[in-house]
Amino acid sequence: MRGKLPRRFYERPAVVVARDLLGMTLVRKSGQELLRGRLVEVEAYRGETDPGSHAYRGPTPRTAVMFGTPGHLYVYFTYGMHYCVNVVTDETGVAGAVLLRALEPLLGIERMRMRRGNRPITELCNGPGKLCQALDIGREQNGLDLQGGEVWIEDDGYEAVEVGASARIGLSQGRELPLRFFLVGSPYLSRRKPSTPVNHQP
DNA sequence: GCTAGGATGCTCT
DNA sequence: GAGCATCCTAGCC
Repeated sequence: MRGKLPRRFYERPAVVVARDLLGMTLVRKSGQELLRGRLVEVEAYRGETDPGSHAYRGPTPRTAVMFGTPGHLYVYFTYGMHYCVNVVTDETGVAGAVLLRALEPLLGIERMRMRRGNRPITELCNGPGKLCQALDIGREQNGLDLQGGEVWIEDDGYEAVEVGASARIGLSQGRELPLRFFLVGSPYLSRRKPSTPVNHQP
């Protein structure tokens, strides 16, 4: 399954989609600008059954897209200054999502650096807020369809060698669940040493 | 290398 | 009014 991921890729439980997204390429097109980065760290959020999810207490105006059609972006604003981007998963009406936490920059690195303040390549996209800043993703991209031509995700044939799992980061609820997934050994992670590693898979 | 603290405004109670 | 799926800097090893 090469090329742009089809809608059915996202029509599965968030945990499954999260794992499968590792190693895929996120593409951002804005005018003449084309940016690419490999997904090296994600977190699954299981909606109404997950105390760590924004959707835990049912739909609100803010979380409406999470309950909508899979394969769209859920972008939210937090801490008064940062955006975070998720892809919507599960079937329509079920609020699964996968938070994109870190990328390995592949293309458009100088553009990312301009937005991120001339930092080393490992610090351009190593966190959910940084990734959004580097790729210029914000409010306007909330609800965007990943089947369109502005933001999408591709399978370029890269094989994830070793996937690690750990507790999610930054939560006060639902911390015990091992729903953060990452490429072991990648220098582009938001945390080099996961606080509580849970398992590994070849 | 590390930790502590502050920035800043939206969302829901 | 409280809390927040974060980031950066200063200060100190």
